[in-house]
Amino acid sequence: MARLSFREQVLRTREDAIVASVNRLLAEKGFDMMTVDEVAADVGIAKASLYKHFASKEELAAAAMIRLLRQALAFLDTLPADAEPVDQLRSVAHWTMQVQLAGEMPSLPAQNSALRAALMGNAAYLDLLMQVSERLGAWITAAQAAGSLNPGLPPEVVLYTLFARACDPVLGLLKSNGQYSDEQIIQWLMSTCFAGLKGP
Amino acid sequence: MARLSFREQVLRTREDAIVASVNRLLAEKGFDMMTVDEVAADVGIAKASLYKHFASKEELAAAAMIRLLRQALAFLDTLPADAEPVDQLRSVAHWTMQVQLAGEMPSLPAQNSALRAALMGNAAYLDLLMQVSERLGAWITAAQAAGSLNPGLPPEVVLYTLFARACDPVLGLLKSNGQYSDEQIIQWLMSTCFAGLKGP
DNA sequence: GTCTATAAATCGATAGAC
DNA sequence: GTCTATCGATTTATAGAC
Repeated sequence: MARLSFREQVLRTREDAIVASVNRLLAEKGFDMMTVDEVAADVGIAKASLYKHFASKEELAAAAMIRLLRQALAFLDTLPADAEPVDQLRSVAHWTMQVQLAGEMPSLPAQNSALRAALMGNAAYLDLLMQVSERLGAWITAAQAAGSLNPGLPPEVVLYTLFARACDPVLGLLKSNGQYSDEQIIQWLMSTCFAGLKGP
Repeated sequence: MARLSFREQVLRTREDAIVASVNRLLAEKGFDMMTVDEVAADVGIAKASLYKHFASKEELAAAAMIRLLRQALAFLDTLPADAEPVDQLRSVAHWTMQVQLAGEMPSLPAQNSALRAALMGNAAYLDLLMQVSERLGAWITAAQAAGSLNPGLPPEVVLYTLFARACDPVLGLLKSNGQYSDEQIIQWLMSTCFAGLKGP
């Protein structure tokens, strides 16, 4: 990465703070209930200043998703390359569930077409999503070949299921119940998820 | 049920039409993106007339959920009483997935606290939700005792999982893909769901 | 780039005539 | 109860001074 001038570093730091706030507010309230005023107040700057960095509310959400996907790729890079494919997938699922229980999983409604259009038109987002999908896809087909996952399922079904378990509402329901530890909740969902994907 | 006067029947029919519209719009756009203006336009009456029947947007959503829970209870009554408990649960899951793929599963965000407060203060909704939960709960514990479901899981975890699979985004993702039939999609999700709940 | 102030549009809810 | 018309509040986004 090219060296940045001091001014550019300050700018980058501020934008990081903005996106971190957006990420937390998206996890807490969801896209529709989050207002740009709240983001500006949370960062501590004026709303008009926000719009100098990001052109729309949808772009703010896209930036948060890009941040999340980057973190996911960084996590993938920490995994030992010689582990079993299904264990790599287990590690990823465990990480995503931890993120959600920590209240840091941004939640975007699938029904908002303006948001969907913005995401589908964001090259950086699509590129990262494809990178994550391809790395998971390779592990999925390898795990199916090894018999650790049901070979009868289209890899697509497995991939979508893993994405969906990352924002499974069951996690929040069990956590709000209050009588189980985060790790206990994760273990139950991990076992039911992967036992289901392995098949009978 | 007491006999209704003609005027009351007309009123009931109109309210049924309203709730049916709300149900469809909730499934299509979700609670936050659905506007009361749209509901009024879809039913073909003025917005002010809507508010003579339902006091708020939240009450409209609650009425749609009550309608869904009544339909669920009616479906439970059609099931043969002598079937295996796990098969009863399979039938329920199959029904909920059909409802969702038909575009008739209302989607309510978990983060909207005004909506949550309205639901938690709605006695009719809570009563129906408890009825459904108790009937499913009885089947869950029976299936666990029979070894058809993992006895190590708290019944609560199973119940929440079944509720969550009724609005699993994986269904919509696979359907929008377009190359699979509804029944094929349901079969994949049914098998992964119940294989996971049965355990290794 | 950051601010104050406000435009422009939308939405939930209501008043008042019939 | 249904309508037209509108209120009041909220929200996204921008203008213009500094």
